[in-house]
Amino acid sequence: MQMQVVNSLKEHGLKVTPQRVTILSAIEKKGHANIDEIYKEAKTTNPTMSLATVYKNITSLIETKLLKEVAINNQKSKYELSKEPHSHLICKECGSLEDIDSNNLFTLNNDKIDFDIEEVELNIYGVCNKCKDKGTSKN
Amino acid sequence: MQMQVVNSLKEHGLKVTPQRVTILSAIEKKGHANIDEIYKEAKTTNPTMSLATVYKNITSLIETKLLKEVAINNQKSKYELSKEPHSHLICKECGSLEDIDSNNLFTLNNDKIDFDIEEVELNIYGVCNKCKDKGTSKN
DNA sequence: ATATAATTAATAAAAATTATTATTTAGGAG
DNA sequence: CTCCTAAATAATAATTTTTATTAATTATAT
Repeated sequence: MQMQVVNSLKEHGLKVTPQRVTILSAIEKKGHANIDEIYKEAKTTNPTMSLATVYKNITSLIETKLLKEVAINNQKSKYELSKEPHSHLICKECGSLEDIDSNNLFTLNNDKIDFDIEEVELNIYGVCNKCKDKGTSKN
Repeated sequence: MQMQVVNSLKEHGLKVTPQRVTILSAIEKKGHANIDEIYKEAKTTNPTMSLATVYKNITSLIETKLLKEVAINNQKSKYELSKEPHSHLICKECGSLEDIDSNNLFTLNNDKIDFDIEEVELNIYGVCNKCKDKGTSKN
């Protein structure tokens, strides 16, 4: 079994169920996925998995900070494993989402802000290279 | 009638219906609002307005760039009038969303990115002052 | 090995969104 | 100003998405 994932669950005080391991493995495999994609992927490993179980676990995995939601304009939210802070490139054509290192990408001047900052999220929307190439070749 | 809003609709090639004027005025008044808030606010002006009309118009107003969606973690999307680029402060406690000028807030180094950028969205999550004060005074 | 609280599958219920359709209306042509 | 037409609307049905319920199962601490 995915020892990485198992330990992660234990560390966060969650019971290690096959469903949770499957869900986390599915997300890890895909990088980012919405509920339906997670459910579909998880079913290949665990065919009896219920969609309600996916919903419930996504919620508790987010509460325990094991997962992060990525809300996206014009799409259903995607979910990713918690990892180093990073930014997102989101394609408006195909909906793909790609991580990009935040270092050297932007600098925040938060001195003046009177607000308890917990998270900073930078999302860049545009057209990915695949879709750009398709466009120019008139596909 | 809101001449501002009427002209805006005309400029974007949309028919000027009372429903659209009402919806845009509602959003303008609230600053940011989700579907239900828009519907509720709009009904005070136009009690026969249908929820389906709100949905349909939000879609076409976004397509014509008159509105912008703001997808938010753990909340339904909010909508705002298109305006100068800016960032958002989002309170995890009360869900409030506040605009903040992007100038002097962050600088983006997009030289290295191989991606057709159309929009850059910076969302800051945390605790707003109201909620912070409540917290310290143990309410 | 056992007890127990948590988790799960199955399903129902609720909430959110989209589609359908008959009627009304905005805006252009005459 | 009146008429025409395509677009928009209200009402509602249908669909999709999410949450709640419940009986059975299971992970883990003892």
